[in-house]
Amino acid sequence: MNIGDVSARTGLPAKTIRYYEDIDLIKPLRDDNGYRRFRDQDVHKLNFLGRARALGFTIEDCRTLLALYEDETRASADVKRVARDHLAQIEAKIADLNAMRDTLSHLIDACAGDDRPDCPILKDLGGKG
Amino acid sequence: MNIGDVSARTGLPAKTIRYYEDIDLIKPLRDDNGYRRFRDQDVHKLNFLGRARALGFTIEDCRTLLALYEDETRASADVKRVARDHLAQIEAKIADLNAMRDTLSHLIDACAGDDRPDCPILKDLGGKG
DNA sequence: CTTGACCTTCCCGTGACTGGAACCCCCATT
DNA sequence: AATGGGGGTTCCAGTCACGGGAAGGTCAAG
Repeated sequence: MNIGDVSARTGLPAKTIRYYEDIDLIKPLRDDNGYRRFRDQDVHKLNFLGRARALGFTIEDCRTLLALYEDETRASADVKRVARDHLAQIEAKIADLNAMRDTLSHLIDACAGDDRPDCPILKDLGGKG
Repeated sequence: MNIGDVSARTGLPAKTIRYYEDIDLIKPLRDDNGYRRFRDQDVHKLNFLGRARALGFTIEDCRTLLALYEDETRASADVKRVARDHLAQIEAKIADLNAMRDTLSHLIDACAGDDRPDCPILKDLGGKG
């Protein structure tokens, strides 16, 4: 399979697939003409990576998870730790964003949004002054 | 005031302040020795920027907001539109993160987290296979 | 006169790609 | 044989909002 087929199958852009090879996440073979030749295992890994990335894992997490995936003697505790750490990051980010949303939506509610210059949003950003 | 004092007052790293000058958000004066000299208005702008950035506005949004802030004839509708667009982005991001969190926490709950290799997290990432 | 805390500019690195240029390969049609 | 089009390849630059660190100028204190 060439990169275009793999891209269609995995939903990953060809650019991304090349990038993943570049950083040694996958190691497709090469045809004589220099084209990458992907085996089923490569496609499988790419699907794995796509799902992990969709869950927000960093590339380095993905590398770790992929190694665990391929290691038949892994301990599920190691996987769980990676996932829990990541979950904590996500929850922290959600908390930050919720705080922003609350502040912002209050300000927006307070703003008339008409053609007059008076604006509580700018007032707040300017330091109530 | 030199950059160190301004940094202490605004809570912004000196690097950030220099960067903001670089991209023309602020225009401090210069002393004969080449040191930046900050006026009260510069500090005020930096505080504005710090608060806007803390609410997650992009630098370009900040540029827009600052221009509106300085324009006495602005319409509050323009400010409100910027804020509402940004709020929408935040809410989209929150929705994404919530979905990730839900999926992840289910997987984590299902994972024994012991020394055995069997792991629903990897099973899911690998495509249930 | 030296120390040490400031300040300056400049360049590289971050994460995870994306866009684009310049070029090669292969098949089909004119 | 030439051409066209749709693959593929590499490499370089850009994204966003800075942060790290080098190399060097400036200034007040001891």
